[in-house]
Amino acid sequence: MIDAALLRDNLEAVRTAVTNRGADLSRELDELVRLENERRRVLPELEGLKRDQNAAGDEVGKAKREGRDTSALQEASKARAQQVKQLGVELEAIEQARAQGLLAIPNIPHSGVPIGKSAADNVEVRRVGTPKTFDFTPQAHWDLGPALGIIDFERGTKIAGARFTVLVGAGARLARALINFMLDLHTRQHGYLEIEPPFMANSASMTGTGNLPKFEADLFKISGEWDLYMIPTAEVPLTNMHRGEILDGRELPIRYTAYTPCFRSEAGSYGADVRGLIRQHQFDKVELMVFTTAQESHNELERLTGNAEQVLQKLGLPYRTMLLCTGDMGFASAKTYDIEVWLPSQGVYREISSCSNTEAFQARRAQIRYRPDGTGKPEFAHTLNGSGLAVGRTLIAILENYQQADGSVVVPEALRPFMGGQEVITGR
RNA sequence: GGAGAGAUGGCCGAGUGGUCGAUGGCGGCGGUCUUGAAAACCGCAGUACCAGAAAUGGUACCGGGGGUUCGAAUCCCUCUCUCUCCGCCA
Repeated sequence: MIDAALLRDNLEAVRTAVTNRGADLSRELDELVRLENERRRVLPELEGLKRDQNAAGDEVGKAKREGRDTSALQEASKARAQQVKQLGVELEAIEQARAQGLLAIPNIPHSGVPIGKSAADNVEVRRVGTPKTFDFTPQAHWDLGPALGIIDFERGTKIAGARFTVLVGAGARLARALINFMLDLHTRQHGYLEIEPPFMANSASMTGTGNLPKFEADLFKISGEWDLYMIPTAEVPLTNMHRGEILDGRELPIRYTAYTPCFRSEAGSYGADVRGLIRQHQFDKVELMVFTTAQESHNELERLTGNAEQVLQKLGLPYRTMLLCTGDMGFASAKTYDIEVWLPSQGVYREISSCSNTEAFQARRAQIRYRPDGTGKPEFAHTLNGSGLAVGRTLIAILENYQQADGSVVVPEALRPFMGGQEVITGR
């Protein structure tokens, strides 16, 4: 949620930001400004009435104690009580519309973010590792995996439906090894605290991160009398760890990491991008999450992105890091780096991590604050999140980058301790 | 799933219709005393919104929502959560 004061004091900045994102919300913004003015007309009037009402109530109390007759006083108050009630209803309607309107406005992009319309306008900030050249035609993971008997697409579909997959044998173990490898790296070397959160979250949590109300269609909702959704990312439970809390500024930054499965319905997506393990309804991810101060948050974004990149470096996978333009960023983000891993079968870099600084956007929605130095006025925290990394896509990248002419796959050295020393994955 | 008991400020815990935003204790901050510390004593301390340049003033908040009343932490309804016992289960 953006700061309502910004709407009042610098409407044009908000308009520009929204336009740069490629969204047309001018009507919504006009309506919000109107509601804001309405609110500030009605609120003082109502508060004045309540003040009189409180004074009158005290008067009655005093009169009663002195044994005087109070019926005249009470008659007058009765009429005003009606007025208060009516005006209260009016204000309630205004505030509700205002709150809803605010929730629909995306975050303001950071000044360092390039203005652009689509992924084509993203800026490459660095490229690490050299794509390996093969003396044979590298296969895609959707051919390699089934041939090795470690990915079973058909049975995933039988059990659950399209875009569900079964990992088998070394495939399942590889996923587990990757999870352990990533968690160990982030907890032991990068200073994150490991968390195992619920894999479902309620609507208050989903609203806090910005998944609700706007993106309900992307979520799996539990049916029946449950206010529960499957989490689309560990960002949801991790951010909501401190929802409604006032943190001690001296304890910042707080850094969490968690492995969770992620569930996304993504009703809208289709096409060549979704083949194989690339886009699934359920996938594993190790997430990185930071709570910090406004002063430090952009430094933390660089750090967090670097932590995610470390995974690829240690696995020896070539990648590039992209700074997303205004038109390609997520709703809640002020600045985002995407990390893209090299996939030789397609000859492209493919997103494997997204690292975002949402600044105070989520904190404002979720009421996450801190007192600098432990005392004084609470300020909104800044929250950051990033994948460190998406496990399924990392598994794909390993299969494709480490494949050999005979269809076997070499296990990256860093992963072997997590694979019981196994060096090569061969067919059964 | 069944029965019962609860939910009050950072924490503990009073308060059952009228100066209660809320007694008291602990913890926190500032001070007195002390060479320093402790103890003791004194004082200050919640959050949000509105008006204001500010000082300050106002309104709301005693788990959430609704109701009764001139007036609700206190009475009524409802929801959520916690605890105890039973049942069921990993």
